[in-house]
Amino acid sequence: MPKISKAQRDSRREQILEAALACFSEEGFHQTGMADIVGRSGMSHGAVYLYFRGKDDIIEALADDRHRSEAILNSAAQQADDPIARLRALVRAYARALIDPDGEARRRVGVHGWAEALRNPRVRARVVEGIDIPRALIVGLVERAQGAGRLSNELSADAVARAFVALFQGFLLQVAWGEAIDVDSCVAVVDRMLGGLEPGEARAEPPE
Amino acid sequence: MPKISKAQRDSRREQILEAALACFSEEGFHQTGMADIVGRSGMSHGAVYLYFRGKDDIIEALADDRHRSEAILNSAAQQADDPIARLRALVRAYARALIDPDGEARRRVGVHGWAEALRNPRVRARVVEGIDIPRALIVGLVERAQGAGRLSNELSADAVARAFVALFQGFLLQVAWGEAIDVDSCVAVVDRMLGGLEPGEARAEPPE
Amino acid sequence: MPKISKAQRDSRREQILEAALACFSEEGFHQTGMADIVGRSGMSHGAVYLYFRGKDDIIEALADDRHRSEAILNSAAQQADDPIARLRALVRAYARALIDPDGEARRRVGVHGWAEALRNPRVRARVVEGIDIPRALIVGLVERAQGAGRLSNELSADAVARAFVALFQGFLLQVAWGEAIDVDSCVAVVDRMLGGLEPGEARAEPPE
Amino acid sequence: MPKISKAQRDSRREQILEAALACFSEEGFHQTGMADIVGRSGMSHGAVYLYFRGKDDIIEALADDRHRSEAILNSAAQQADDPIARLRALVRAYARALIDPDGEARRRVGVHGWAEALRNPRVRARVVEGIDIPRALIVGLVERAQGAGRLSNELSADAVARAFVALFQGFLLQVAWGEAIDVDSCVAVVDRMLGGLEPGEARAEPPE
DNA sequence: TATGAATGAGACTTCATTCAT
DNA sequence: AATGAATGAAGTCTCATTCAT
Repeated sequence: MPKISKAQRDSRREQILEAALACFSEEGFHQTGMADIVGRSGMSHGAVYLYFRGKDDIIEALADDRHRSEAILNSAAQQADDPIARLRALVRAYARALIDPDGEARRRVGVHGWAEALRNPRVRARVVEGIDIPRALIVGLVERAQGAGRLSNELSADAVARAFVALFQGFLLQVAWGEAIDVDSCVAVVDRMLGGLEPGEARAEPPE
Repeated sequence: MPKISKAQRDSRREQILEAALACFSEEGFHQTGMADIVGRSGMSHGAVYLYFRGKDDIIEALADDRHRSEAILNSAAQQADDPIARLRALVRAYARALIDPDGEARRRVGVHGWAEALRNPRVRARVVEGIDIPRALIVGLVERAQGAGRLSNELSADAVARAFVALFQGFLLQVAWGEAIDVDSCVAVVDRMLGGLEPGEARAEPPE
Repeated sequence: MPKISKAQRDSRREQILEAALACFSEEGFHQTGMADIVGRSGMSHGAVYLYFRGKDDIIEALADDRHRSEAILNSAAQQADDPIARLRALVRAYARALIDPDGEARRRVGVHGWAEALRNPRVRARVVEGIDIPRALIVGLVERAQGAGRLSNELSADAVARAFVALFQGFLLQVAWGEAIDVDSCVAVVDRMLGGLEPGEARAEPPE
Repeated sequence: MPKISKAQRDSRREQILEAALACFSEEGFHQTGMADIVGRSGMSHGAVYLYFRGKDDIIEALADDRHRSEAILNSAAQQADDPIARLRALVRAYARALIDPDGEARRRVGVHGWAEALRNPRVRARVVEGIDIPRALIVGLVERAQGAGRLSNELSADAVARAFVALFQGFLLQVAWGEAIDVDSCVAVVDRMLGGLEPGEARAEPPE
């Protein structure tokens, strides 16, 4: 029954999503009107509703960042089997994504998505899914590293993964705000932090 | 000439802000209506406008989180002059704030504020100010620690501070989402990460 | 029972009316808020309601321009019994009032009153009363002049009076708008026009 | 691309303007609510905003009375080249317009427009333009008549034009108020007044 | 499929008036 | 007599969505 091919349909959807991404990036989800998206997409009001159920549907589609997560993760995939090296590669992949000028709109929309995830369960599901991918990966790497005696067994693999995710999130936020960040210096810091997780006496004692 | 005292006035303002905090926490700034705030505050529609210029004014007032920043920082103040110990104390203070059940609404509104800061310059100024306070403090501590040979001189103090801020932000985000986080484990991880910043050979070499 | 003297009371009323006149002159009746009047009068909201029933009451008080009408008429009063001379004096009196800088606010409020008279019967009654005074006077003068053979008997005294009133009103409107009017030249024209009403062959035949 | 033709669009606009004219005529600009206009136009609330930017836009559209001015002027156009005859024809055309029952709402809105012109520059521009058309025409006729020795050279053409405009305005005001005016008698008076402007000794001396 | 005019609930804000003090 | 904080109805305008064409 479809009168246009799936390829055409996908192309139209993409056209709308691109327009929406630009709008949401500038004004957020709720300050962007459908009229803005319609105008920027070059389509008509009615047409948009042929490809999306409504505004919320578009928001959800853009909140789903698994593609980006996977792209970053893939760019960090390497033959090396060493879990620590994989972690370092992951840090570098995220750092590269952070400074990619083409990703600015996505980064900004990502932050809007974090807020939206607080109130919209469907958005939340998608956002969390996008984050669970790297987190699960990191948990696996950490556990392997611990098994190999390369990371302290005293640490919770989940907490380590969350700490790295937190670093990625916090840096992304700061970059999204346009703050002047020297990403290379930050990578160096994170590298050192990772080094601190290796087995052995903690060099400085935490306050009892 | 005022018919009510400053204390009464402040109390009314606080009453409105509390209502707004609860509403914004649940629905975000732009999905919360003035009617919601009015209803929850128990005041009349017009009365709110005696205390705030409009909805934006309320948003800005709540985006200004310097009080909270300062409260956390104060709770970490201690006689000890040791910069590393101060940093560890700071981490613990933020961790405590993170699990304070009374702070949930503020944390959630904080995340909404991050998104709003992307498009609203006035909100942005307030949000950034609230973050610059701890960041500047950390930069100072790091520089002192570096001067005392307690932290590697090869690291950028700004990058270290940003990394800690990123950790705080990322953990706050995850906690705001209600994720199951064992904060103590995370503190242990951060402690180790901090240890990794101490002088000496980085234990593991970063990939070429 | 009044706790303040009538003089004090009148002085307060006048204070309010002056403030209202200035406000109404600038923004019209309906774009002026009570807050504007209260602010300009230096009194409190509540106080204004001790002296006036409400905003409409103030509007009505200011729409009543009999005082001004009478002042102008008095300034044109003269012993001379000649009705034509009295008419000419009247024209001059209005012309003087037109260029009085102190009368600007009243002139502007007068125009607002014309519009308000279209919908507010109480305002209308007051505005019309203020105009009926000079009109009745002119009708009387015209009738006396006609009786004395000084003005054409073929003309309706009422129509002549209305024509003069129309001239005053139209010139007032143009002056209120701040148009560049040479009032002396206009007086000269009106003088000539008055001359045209004298008995005798109409110099030019109207188209049949 | 427009889904409705220009004619349809104009018809909708006209529909709104007609409703607004009726409302404004009864209650003035600022006492008429958009709901009144919407209700009377038979359209929906939102639809009105497809045709006008807002209430002010509607007010401005109705304040622009050049059409009416031109219609009156055209109805006074005649082959006769005689400037005095043209002036008399103009007077009659305005008189006819004054008693046209279909023009009542426009006359009333016209008076509201005079008041609004005092505070709203855009309205003012439109109102003044509508008046400048006949005034410029009259100035031209007067100058031609003076050149032909048909009107006294001692008179300012501008003042004469302003006097006639004032007469039209004042009579319009009185008619708008619903006063009992015998327009024919008034035309007779204005004819005589015009006669008084002809060259020759002013019949009566103005007071020294 | 595609269009864009139309809908109408609901958004934020103002303001004349009141009344406890 | 005087104050000014409080009220809440009413104001103008927006916007996600629909549906006749």
